[in-house]
Amino acid sequence: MDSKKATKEFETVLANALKEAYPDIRREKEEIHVSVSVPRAEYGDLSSSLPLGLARKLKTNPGQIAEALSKAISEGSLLQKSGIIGKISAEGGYLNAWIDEKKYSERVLKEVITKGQSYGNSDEGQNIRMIVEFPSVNPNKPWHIGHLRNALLGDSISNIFKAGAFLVEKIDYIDDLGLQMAEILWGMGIDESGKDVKYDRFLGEEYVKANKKIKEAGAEATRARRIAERSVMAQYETAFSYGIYHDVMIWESDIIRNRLVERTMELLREQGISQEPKKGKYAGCVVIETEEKDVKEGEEKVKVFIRSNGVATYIAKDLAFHMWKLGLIGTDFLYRSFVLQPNGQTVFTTSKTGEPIDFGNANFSINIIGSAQQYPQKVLKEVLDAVGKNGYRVIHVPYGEVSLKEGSLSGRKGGWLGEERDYTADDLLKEMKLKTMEKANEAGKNADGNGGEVQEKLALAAIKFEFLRMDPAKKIVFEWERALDLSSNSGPYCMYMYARCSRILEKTGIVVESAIGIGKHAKRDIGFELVKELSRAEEVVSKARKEYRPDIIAEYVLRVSQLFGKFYESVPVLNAEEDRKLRVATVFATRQVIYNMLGLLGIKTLEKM
RNA sequence: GGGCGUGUGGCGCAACUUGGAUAGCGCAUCGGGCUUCGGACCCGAGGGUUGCGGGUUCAAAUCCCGUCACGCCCGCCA
Repeated sequence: MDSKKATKEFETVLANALKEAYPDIRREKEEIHVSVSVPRAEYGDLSSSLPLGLARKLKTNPGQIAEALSKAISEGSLLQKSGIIGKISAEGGYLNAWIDEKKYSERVLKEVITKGQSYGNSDEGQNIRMIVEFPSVNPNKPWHIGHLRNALLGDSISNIFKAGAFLVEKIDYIDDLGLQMAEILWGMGIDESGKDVKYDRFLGEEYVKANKKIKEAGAEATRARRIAERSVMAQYETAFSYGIYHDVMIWESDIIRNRLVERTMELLREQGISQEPKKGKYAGCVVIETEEKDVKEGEEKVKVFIRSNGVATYIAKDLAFHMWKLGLIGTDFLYRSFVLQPNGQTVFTTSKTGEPIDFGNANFSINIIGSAQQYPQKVLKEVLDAVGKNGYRVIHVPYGEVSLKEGSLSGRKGGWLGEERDYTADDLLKEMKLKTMEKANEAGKNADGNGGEVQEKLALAAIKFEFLRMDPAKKIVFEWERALDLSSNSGPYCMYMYARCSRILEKTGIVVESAIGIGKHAKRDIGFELVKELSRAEEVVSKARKEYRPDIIAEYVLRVSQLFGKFYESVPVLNAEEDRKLRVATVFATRQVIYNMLGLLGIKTLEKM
C-alpha cells in the first residue's frame, strides 16, 4: 500500500464524478492527476483543485462545481466499499478526501513489515547496467572536504539506483598522467639538464617525452604509477573510513597504453566528425567543430582533441574513456585486484598484467563532477551524440563547489591546508568524533563503552547527513563551527529516533507480524500522520532517483523522525489501552523506514547510543 | 560579450520540475515540560513585501519577460 495507490483511487473517483456531473467536459488523466495534492490536515488527506480549474471553462463559480461533483459521488455511490477513501467533501472550491484510517494503516504497516529492508525499493531499473563515476580525485593529494562531498553524493546515488534494481558499477578514474603527476615527479627530482634552452620549451619537451615513455611503459612511467598507486591506497583508507567502496578504478595510463584514444580518434575520422586543419591557428591538430561561435575571434569555435605535438587533450582522453564506458569501442583492458575492501569486496584496477573482466559496457553513465566542469561535459555529450546518437547516456550530476570563507580549497595552492587542522576528509572525521564524544559526556553517557564504535558511527552520520541534506547544486561555504553543530536537523537525531524505536520493540514481546489486523481505533492522531508519511517511501526514493538528489531522501527521513518524535511524546505504546498492537506495528515500521532511508544515504543505525 | 548555477525571517536550508487554502524545518532569541516506552527529546512565542520591476492567471516563491547581486565556465591547461 503505497501513497500512490490512495492518490490513484481518488483520481479515479474524480474522473467518474466528472463523467457523471459534466458529461460534456473532457479532462485528461494527467490534468486530474496534477490537481491532487496533500493539504493541511484539517482539509483531509488528499485534496483536488479540479473545480477551480474547471470554473473558467464552465463559467460557474468553483464552489458550485465542487458541490456538484461531491453530489455526483454520493448519489452515484462512486466510493467503493473495498477502497480506502472513506469520505469526500466539497469546501471552498476544493474536493477533499478522507482516507479510512483503519484500512489504510493496516495495509501500509503490513507492506512495510512484509517488505522489510526492501521497502521503498522498486524494480524500475529492470537490471539495466549503469556506471556511477566518482570521485576521480587526482592521486597527488588527500581528499579534502570538496572531494568528500563528491564521494558521498556518488555513493548515495549509487545506493538509490541499486534500490531501483539497476546494476550499478562504481568506477573511479585515476588521472596518473596529468600535469599534476608530472609536477610531483618534478618535485621529487627529475633530471633538470637542458637549462640552456628556454625554460618553457624545455618543460614542454619533457612533457612530450614523458607521454612517449608511458606509451612504451618505460621506467619513469613505472615510477609514476608506483607513486600514484601508493597515493591512491592512502586515499582509499579515507574512503574506507567513510564506508565508501568502489568496483573498479580505471587508470589514465592504461587508457593511453591500450591506445583507446587513437582508436577513438580513428573512429571519429572515419565518421567525418573530426577535422585536421592544414593551416591557421589549429594547423596540425585534430579538432571537432562545436555548435557555438567564438565571439572574440569571430570564427567557428573548435575543440582540440589532439594537439599539434601529437599529445591528446583532456577532452580526448575523457571521450575515449566514455566510449569504453558505453561499450562503443572495444578494449583490451586487463584487471587485477587492487585491494580487498572492508566490506568484503575487491576493488579491481586496470593493469598491464591481469585478466579480462566484464566491466563497462553500460547503458548509461552518471558522472559526479563539479558544476565548474559543465562545459567540457556538454562538449563530451555533443561528441558522443555525433558518434552514436548516444549522448543522452552520459548524465552529468553537477554539484556546487565547497569553499572556505577565506577562499578556495585548491589543491595547487594548498587551500585545504589549515592552521591547526586541515580541511581534509580525515581531519573532519577526527574533529566530528571529538564532538560527538563531548556531546555524549554532556549527556552523561559512557561515550566509549564500545571502543569508540558508537561515536564513530554518530560522527559519520553527522557528516554524511550534513553534506547530503542540501540540493547538490548549492555551493557550500565550509565553517568548522557550523559543520560540527549537532542540531536537531541532523543524522544523529534520526539515529536517536531509531534507537528509541528499537528500545520500545525490545520491551514489547509482541511478535510484530501478529500486530496486523488488530488495530481497532486507528484514530486520526499523530500516529496516523506517521503512517501516511511512511507510505510515501517508494515515491520519495523514486523522485530522488529521477532527480539525482539524495537530499530528497534526507528531507524525508528527517520528517519521519520528527513525526515519530512527536508520536513518542504524545502517544503511549507500551501502556496503550486499545491500540497497543497497532502502535507497536507503527513503531516497527517507522524503525524500518528510518533504517532503509538512512541506508540510502550511507548511514548506519545504532540500536543504542 | 555568451553560457550555467544561486538569491526565501539574524544564520543554514525546504517547497519551484507538475501554479492552489495560513511559505515549512533547524540554529539563534524568549517562555514552558522529566512519578509514564531513553532529554542527543517535546510544546509554545516572536521574527517573512520569497533580490527588484513588470506580465499571464480566479490564484504566483513556483510560469513568462526584464533587471540587479554573487559564484563558476567559455585555452592546443587539466
